[in-house]
Amino acid sequence: MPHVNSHLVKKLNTFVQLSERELGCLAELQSSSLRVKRGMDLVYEGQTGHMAYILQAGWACSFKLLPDGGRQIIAFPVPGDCIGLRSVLLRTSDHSFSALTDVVVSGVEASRMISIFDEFPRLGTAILWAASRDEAMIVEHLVSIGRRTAIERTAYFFLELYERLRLVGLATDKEFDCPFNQYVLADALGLSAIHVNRVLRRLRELKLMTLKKGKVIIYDAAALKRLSGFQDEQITP
Amino acid sequence: MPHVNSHLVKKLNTFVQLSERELGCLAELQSSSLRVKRGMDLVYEGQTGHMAYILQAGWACSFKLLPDGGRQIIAFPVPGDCIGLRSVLLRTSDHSFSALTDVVVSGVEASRMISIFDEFPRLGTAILWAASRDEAMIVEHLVSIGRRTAIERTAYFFLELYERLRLVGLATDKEFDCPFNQYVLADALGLSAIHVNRVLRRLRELKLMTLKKGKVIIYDAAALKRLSGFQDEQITP
DNA sequence: CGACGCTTTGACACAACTCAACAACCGTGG
DNA sequence: CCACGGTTGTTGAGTTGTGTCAAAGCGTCG
Repeated sequence: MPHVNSHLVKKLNTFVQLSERELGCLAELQSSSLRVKRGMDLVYEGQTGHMAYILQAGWACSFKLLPDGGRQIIAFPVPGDCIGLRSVLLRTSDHSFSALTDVVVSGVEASRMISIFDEFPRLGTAILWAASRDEAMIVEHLVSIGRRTAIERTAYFFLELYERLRLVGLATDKEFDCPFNQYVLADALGLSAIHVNRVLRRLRELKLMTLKKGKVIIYDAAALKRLSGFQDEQITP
Repeated sequence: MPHVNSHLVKKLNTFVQLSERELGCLAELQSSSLRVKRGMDLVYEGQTGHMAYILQAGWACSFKLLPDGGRQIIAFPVPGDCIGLRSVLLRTSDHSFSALTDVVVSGVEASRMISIFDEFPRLGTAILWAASRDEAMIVEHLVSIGRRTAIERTAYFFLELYERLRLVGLATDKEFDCPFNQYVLADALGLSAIHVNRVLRRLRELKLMTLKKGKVIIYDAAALKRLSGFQDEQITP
């Protein structure tokens, strides 16, 4: 992959115009590449190895496990997103990351990550901006689970994913790949897998969207937005 | 208030030993003080005034409103916590802050906030560390709402508050102030106010804890932890 | 072909919500 | 001082959304 055009560069460039030197730094950060097989954990809760990763390709999720064996998925990073940034400062990871498909990541030493804030303050700010966006998405997820019904929350979830993927050019007009099974969706949406199935059937019957064989097709984005209370946000860089 | 001993200083000092100059900077940040009446909004969603606040005294909450009038409370900052830090970078606030009691805050210009990362990198890192902790709490809140029952989640909520307040010296052995009514708790826990009432009754009947007249009394912390799956975290600075 | 992972469906149980009413507790003003 | 309205807390009855259990259908892959 030509890393000067990586997803990460594309993302950060929307925040500040990056200089040659800053681009060089990003290229260096992404110089290593590590393959992770589907189902493997990149980071596990409580781990203290001081490493962050940049997702280059594939699908992953961050989650926490409960004592009773339950799982809550926090977020699904897309290519260009940072994984485990928070644990760089907390020193011990507070949640786990797992690869949902085969995945390619670039590892970044925690110390290197911190030194960037000294060496390339503008780049550091851009990274913080991206982290702030990620946090805002987690907050929105919290709102969904706390105050939206199963169908609203599901519709909202897919709309958000749709927007995110379009921004990095991974969704066409009405369609995108989404290799999540209903158990994964359930753990993300705070529902049971069986109820996810019922909700998806409902959305299909209403002719709003379908999820089939790892592909989402949006039939009626406007109606989905009405249903879920989704509003296009003004992303002001 | 002697700001060299502010809650903020106490908190950040647990992460790095602060120098004289850094303490001076924190004192400067907290030099202004603004009173906000109970029920007033400090920040509202969509606002673009580039200001962050440091909570000095009183209780507040951050929340998002839904189109249907519902509300989801994200977090309850305690004295020493930053308010609206994220909106400094996103430029437009993605959620609102409201004062639950009369409140005292110190305002910090966004530009000043950003300049700290240049001038006092260690202090900047400490602030990021605190922000990471806040984010970890939001994640835990998400897990609670997504995967814990009403009573587990309520127990967890009060245990976490208990720990946080003890860290800044605002809780005695078994007791602490908590001026939340059941509507506020409901919006935080993703429940209806009536159900909160029933859950609190249950916790009272089980002789685990009570909430009465703005005061929480913990009768059996161990049993609460067992019930909610709460585990004392190793906060490794 | 069988085994496995995933989806789909139905019947039933239960957690949490809604509505409605009432009780307790304020602070305020007559 | 008491009467008052407003806010908050409490309780019951009935409804609904979502979870649980069980079983069958489908594809894919070895």
